[in-house]
Amino acid sequence: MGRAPCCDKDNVKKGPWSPEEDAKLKEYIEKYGTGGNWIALPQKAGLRRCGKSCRLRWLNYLRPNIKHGEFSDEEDKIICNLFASIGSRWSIIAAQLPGRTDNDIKNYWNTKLKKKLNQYSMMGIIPHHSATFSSLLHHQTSTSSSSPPSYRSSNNTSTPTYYTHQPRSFTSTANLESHIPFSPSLLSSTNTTTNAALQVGQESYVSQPLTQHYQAKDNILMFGGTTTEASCSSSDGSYGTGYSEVQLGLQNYFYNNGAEANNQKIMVSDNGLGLDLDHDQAPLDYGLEEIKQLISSSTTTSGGCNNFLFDENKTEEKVMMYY
DNA sequence: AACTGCCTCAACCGCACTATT
DNA sequence: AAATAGTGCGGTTGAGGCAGT
Repeated sequence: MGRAPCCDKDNVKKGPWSPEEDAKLKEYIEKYGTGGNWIALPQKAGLRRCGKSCRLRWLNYLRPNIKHGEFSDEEDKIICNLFASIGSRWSIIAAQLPGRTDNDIKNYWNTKLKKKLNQYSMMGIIPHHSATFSSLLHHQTSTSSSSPPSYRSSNNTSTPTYYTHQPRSFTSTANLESHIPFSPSLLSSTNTTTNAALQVGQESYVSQPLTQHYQAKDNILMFGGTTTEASCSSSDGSYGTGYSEVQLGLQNYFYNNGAEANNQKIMVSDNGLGLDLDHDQAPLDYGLEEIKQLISSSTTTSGGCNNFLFDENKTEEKVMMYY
């Protein structure tokens, strides 16, 4: 026996909301609030709607300060950046874009932004075969609810222990991405209040233990010094024109076998491991072989992934690991 | 004008998770 | 500890609008 439905399906109206319904809902919530109970709200407000439907309508359309219309370039960048790092976690992405809803961003990504990136790729601005591009465009979203995304798993026993590195101080504060504060605990725990909690600059995120890492998305582990550092920034902090434009959210992926981009060495081994070496802090110039060497000489952990620990003596900003 | 195909986006669905009893 | 209720999230759907023929 499954769980009881949240409302009497036969007695609720479905489909588009009428202006009258909108007005009723808005008036009621402005007057009484939600009362912390969406299920009971429609009846009290005199609406023949499911509570979930009311909630959705309020959050996505009626609540104050909702921003509709065109997304700015800046918003594009933030979305791409976050998508590359955490995947389709729209509510978290929405939390970084005031006035935008997760639904909005999801639709925007699926209908426009993805195509935009495709175009860039056609124009050769993004190497089509790059791991980054692939991850952005073909990020497999979990459709099977029977196997929930692993970032929700609160007791991931396969999560190995990692060492960490010296904290990094940012030399550029101009770019927002440098300061997007992902909290490891939030992203890896079962906490469902991430929207409310993930606010830029919120004090509670600073100074997390350096040993922390978080599972940003099914098959990616992300590391950072403090949580504000465990961001998805470009380590050179530059984007906006030319090549850097296409870096958008790509910075945390490593490709090109040592090819140079924006004065920054981006390197990757052939098994997908990579290092993002911050050129302004780490004058490292590793090639593929050296990376392999580094990997093989590092303390590694076991598990069903390409194991990797970075050299504690290095000052690289962060490391991502691909399963 | 009528038809067709494509696109957009509001809304729904089902599930995971938390809180409460 | 188990059952139930409520909430939030991400994926999917389909009605309506639009452009092209």
